[in-house]
Amino acid sequence: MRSIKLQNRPGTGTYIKGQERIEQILVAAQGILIDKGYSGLSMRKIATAVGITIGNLHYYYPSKKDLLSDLLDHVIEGYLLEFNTARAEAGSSALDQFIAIINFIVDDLTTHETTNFFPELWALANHDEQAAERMHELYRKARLDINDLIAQINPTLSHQQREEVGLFISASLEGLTPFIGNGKPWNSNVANIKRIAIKSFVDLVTDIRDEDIASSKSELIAACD
Amino acid sequence: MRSIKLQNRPGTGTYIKGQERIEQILVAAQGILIDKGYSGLSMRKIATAVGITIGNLHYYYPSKKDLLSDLLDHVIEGYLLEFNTARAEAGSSALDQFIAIINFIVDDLTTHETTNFFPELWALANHDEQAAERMHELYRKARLDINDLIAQINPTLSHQQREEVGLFISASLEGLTPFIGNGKPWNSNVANIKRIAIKSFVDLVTDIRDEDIASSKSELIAACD
DNA sequence: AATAAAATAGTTCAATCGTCCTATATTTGG
DNA sequence: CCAAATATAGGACGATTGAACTATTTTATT
Repeated sequence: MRSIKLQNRPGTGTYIKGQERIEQILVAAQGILIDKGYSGLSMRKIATAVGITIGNLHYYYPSKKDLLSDLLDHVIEGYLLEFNTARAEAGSSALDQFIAIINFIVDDLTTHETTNFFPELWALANHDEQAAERMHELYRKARLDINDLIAQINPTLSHQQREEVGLFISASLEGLTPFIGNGKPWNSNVANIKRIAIKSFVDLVTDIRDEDIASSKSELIAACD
Repeated sequence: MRSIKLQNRPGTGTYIKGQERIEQILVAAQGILIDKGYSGLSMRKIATAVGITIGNLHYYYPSKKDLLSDLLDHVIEGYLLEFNTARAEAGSSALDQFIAIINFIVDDLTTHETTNFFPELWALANHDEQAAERMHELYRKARLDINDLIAQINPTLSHQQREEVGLFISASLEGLTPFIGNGKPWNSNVANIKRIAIKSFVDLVTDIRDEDIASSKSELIAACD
């Protein structure tokens, strides 16, 4: 059972009933956000989904902004928990763990929840500074493991280069969501595309050298702009 | 000047004034969608931005759904036009053209408009079937060039494998948007990440063989799940 | 059991939403 | 230039929104 860290109105959620109600509210809100999008997420719909009145919902979350803040924390915390579990269950060698993480991410983004939640988060991050911070904090934490494994697989990379490679891999995987995600046109090709991703990223991390990114060659490639 | 293909109320847009007005409406709607997101896009805001009344806006677009449909067509058509222009200006060899396309896409997604529009489109596609169709139609057309170049660079790939590699590359590039896009934390690293992308994708297309994706090896990798 | 805190219900408010209708002004083609 | 088509303005409709307020019920603690 996950502990709930609250940012809502002080005093609420102290009774057991209140804690459960907050959990219900956040779960319901997540469901509506996933199914209807942020434009379809209203306080009334959340209250109705939970089976409480608007007055009661407003007692826990005085404003929609407060609710969204807690909702993002709630969902993101869940993903980080999942991610750490998957990391613990990975193989022994760094390469095996690296492949295991790719497998986990791809499998996860084909889930109905992930396929629908993250595009909402990306869009939200463009118009809500708080959402943007939460999103980038999530990905920063998720990249920690990836960057660590990259360092083990290829120790020649500098800190910055490793971070940039890690970001590229993480972002590339996320980009698959609108295409191979749940209900998407390429969902049936997910097994093949996963193999392509693994081969591509393993080769990248294994083979890449400083010269591939460093400024020495950069002028050559920059000429292509 | 781009010709406007209308799906709005029949009879409207026949006068010059009407055509210009429709263009104004779509431009204004795109701007609001980019700045405020779909939840902040309303008929009144569009009318106000254009400087007309709601009644007049409703004369051109009887429903918000109609307007969104035309808006998506308008924006997507613009991107396809840009894409074809960039393709025409590319180098001679298949590899040069391939790199040029990657350069173009990365440069484009760091634009304020693209960084903000596409996440909205991805989210919209999860809740609006029509938006989903338009989105996938856009990407399908955008992948035509990529797939063609992949076939030239690596003729050993089967049709399906080529399509899957093309999708992987295209989706991976799109995934960079929320991270290296306009105003994003990694926007200053876009030059380095572009080099990583080019090296990664060039190596992938050049080196990948049937055995890397085919079912023979699939059982081995599938064991990692 | 009493009491203070927490939880819930129910209502109201102003603002905004998409949509619709009618009257007037403008533009274009014959 | 005139008539028909098109464009525009302005208002009104019901529905929904986030938010606020008060009264009542439930819970936990002493």
